[in-house]
Amino acid sequence: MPKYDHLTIEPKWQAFWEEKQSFKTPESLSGPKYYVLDMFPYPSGSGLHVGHPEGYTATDIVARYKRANGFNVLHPMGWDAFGLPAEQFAIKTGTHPAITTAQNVANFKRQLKSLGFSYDWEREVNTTDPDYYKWTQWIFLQLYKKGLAYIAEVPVNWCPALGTVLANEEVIDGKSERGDHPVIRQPMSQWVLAITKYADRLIEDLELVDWPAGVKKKQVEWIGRSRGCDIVFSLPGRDETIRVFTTRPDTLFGATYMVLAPEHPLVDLLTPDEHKDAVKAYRDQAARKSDLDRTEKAKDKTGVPIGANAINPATGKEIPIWIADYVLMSYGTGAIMAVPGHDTRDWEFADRFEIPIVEVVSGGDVTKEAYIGDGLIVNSDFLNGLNVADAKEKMINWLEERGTGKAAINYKLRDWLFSRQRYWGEPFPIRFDEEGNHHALPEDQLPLLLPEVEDYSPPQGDDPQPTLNKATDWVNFKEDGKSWRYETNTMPQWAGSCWYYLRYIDPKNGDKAWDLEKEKYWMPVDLYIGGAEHAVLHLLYARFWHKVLYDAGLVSTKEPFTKLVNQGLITAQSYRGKDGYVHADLVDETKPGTFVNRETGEELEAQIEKMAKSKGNVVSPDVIVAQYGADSFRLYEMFMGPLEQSKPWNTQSIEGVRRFLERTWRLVLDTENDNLNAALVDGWGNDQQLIKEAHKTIKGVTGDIEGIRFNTAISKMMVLVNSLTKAKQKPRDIINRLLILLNPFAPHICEELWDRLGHDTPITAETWPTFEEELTKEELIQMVVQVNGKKRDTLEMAADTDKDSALAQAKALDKIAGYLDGAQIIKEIFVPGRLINFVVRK
RNA sequence: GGGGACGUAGCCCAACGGCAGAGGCACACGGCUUAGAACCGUGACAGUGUGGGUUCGAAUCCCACCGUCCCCA
Repeated sequence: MPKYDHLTIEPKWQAFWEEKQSFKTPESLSGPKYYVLDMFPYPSGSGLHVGHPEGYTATDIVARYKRANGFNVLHPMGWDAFGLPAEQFAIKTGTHPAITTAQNVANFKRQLKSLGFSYDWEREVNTTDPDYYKWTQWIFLQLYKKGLAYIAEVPVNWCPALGTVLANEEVIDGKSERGDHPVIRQPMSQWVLAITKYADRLIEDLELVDWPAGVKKKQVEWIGRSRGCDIVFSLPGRDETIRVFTTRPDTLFGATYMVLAPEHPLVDLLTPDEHKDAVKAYRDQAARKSDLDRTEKAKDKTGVPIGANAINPATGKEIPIWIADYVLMSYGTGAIMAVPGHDTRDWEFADRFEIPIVEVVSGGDVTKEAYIGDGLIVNSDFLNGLNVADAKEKMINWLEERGTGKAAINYKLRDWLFSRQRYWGEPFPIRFDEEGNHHALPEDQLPLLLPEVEDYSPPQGDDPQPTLNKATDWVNFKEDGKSWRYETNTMPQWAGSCWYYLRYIDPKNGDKAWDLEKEKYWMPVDLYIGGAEHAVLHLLYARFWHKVLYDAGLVSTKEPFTKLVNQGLITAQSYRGKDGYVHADLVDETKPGTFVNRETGEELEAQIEKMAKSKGNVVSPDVIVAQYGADSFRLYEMFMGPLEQSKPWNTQSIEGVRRFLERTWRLVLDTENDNLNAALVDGWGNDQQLIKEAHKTIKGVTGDIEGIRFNTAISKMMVLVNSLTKAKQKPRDIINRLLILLNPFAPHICEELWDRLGHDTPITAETWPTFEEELTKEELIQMVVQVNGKKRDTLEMAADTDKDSALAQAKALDKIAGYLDGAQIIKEIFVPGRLINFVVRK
């Protein structure tokens, strides 16, 4: 094997690592530890694309680096395998989702293994495995017992034409994805988790973690905590009242109407007969819209008056009550006081329906648009002359004294709707008695297995029903002479991913979800890498469960993930013609920048986009690994640019890193005859410059890995390899160290060369090299000498030259002296090792 | 519609506020070669999207605009 042949080397070392269990997690629970985690994938039918391994390569580099630095490393992988695609495939073909899932997992695993990742596969988890979801059910019971899981009537996407409940992904613009039938929102009994009880802690504890500022911000905004006031509006001639939440109690005098959500329970009661038809028609119409259509997308506000009034507690006047779909039942109390002068949506509504608009904060022109800003309060009796902030306080006090309102905090975050009407999810460990009361399933009956069904689509009929209702033999059972019924909703896909990082710690424990001692050692996750698309939901849900477990004494840390990094998207050029996307394989570049469809000759528009099957721009790692090898692939993905940044894939550029590996290969081996390179010499050699460069490289690469700057780390190793290529003598002590540095990035070739160099133990067992600080510094440096910020000369001097001496030397330079002659020096700037700048005035 | 990230050479990207260049792709030339490939060597190419501001000094900090991508969906 004279030449670098990845097809031989890579499988050889993968088999070696597997046989030797090189990456088995140490059992020891003492000494420094490092837990480095990937967001585990959903094993789809189409396999990995080159975007997946970007994050996995990054974590693998860190894992291998930390092992070499003496850490006990936990670096696991698993499968988030419940989910819609397998179920939809099952509905179409009748194949059990477990079978599809097993096939997809096998394919993903093959692909991951082909890339040489150092996962401890003994710790693999699969959320669909009963041994795993047993504990997902168990954690649900912990929430249930603490009163954090409750049943509520919540609307589902109900498609009468299909007679089935649809997932959000199956609804597009209010129509079913299949068949394009109308979808309405119909209430159904469902489990809800009380995440809002943790809202404040989910905000506050973000201070404890090292996460991208953008992710923290998104979480805070998602939780949407706002301070304001609950106000009670009384109804003339009735005992009932309407409670609203507002962040602007200062504008109460300007509230000229009220709006209830169409679903609001008081609507039926308050609507007089002559308005009932109009109200019913409007409610039916609103049920067909998603929340998004009702709020964000709505251009024209709609609504109808219900024919009843409420009393504004500030003015004492009656104001009309409307229903309108821009008010959601799920936010606040499902009712608002409308202040058209100072709220944009209220203004648009009032403008359209000719409802009076009253200015109560000065500074704008409320006849033209709502004025949101600060200003002095007007037309508001005892608030007049105050600014907005003071008026808020005074109004809250006034309302509290009169018992018609109080300060309140509201969240945009809703409690977590935890039921799905699907087959392929965790069954709830809940049973109902004959009276319909729910009870926890005894823990010794876990796991509650998914029953077999004949087909996997939800039952069709006149009412929404979960799929498991079809499993009638399973649903109803007798125990101790009583009739029972299992819960037939299943849990959402988020459930399994809320705690998988804990199961990795103790994945085979049959008695407990995890051992507390092991948890204490390994937690928290030190580094968590995954896509930015999980910035809110997955991370928020997992943090919520973690806090519940923390309160129960089951985990030892408040937060699960100490440092979070989002890898950037790997994008690729896609091509679009008048009939849609054309697969990249069918496109020719006839001249630079001109792309044509090879078959039709049509000129195509090229753009760089996220990879997607539908866009025909997906690149599979299988092809790249076969052609260039896993090492080149890993190296290229890291060399493309900063990890967090999105970067365009360009297969041609892999050539560069491949050549780098081939040059590294030739440092060690003679490609003509398979002997070691004759230029190899023992020790460090006698080229002082080269020795210095080696020390600098060790320092630089180490710092770059610590800072997750893999692209510049690779560049530094390329520099060293280029120097070694030029050097007449190739010192083994330098090459050995180079290989250890390169090993986390390109482990197969390093293991092979290490072996060829005659080492008895594998490079994966080696210790990270150290460097001498003294040898990383240059003795002589080039100083730039500027006058008024313009470079006028350079000056070579010892690196440790002090300011006075350096300035004196600079002034003595002929060119500089010319500029200083007859001028007044206002300022002398000395940047050690960099430059000198004289600021002068003539 | 809202939010975020990013605009540096033909392309991907480097550059604690201090001489715009680490590395790579592509390109050109030279060496090696019967020739080509591979390999080795050499070198040409930008003043940092635009306009302001702060500073002795701005690719870097601030403001506005333009463009691209991503997220909310």
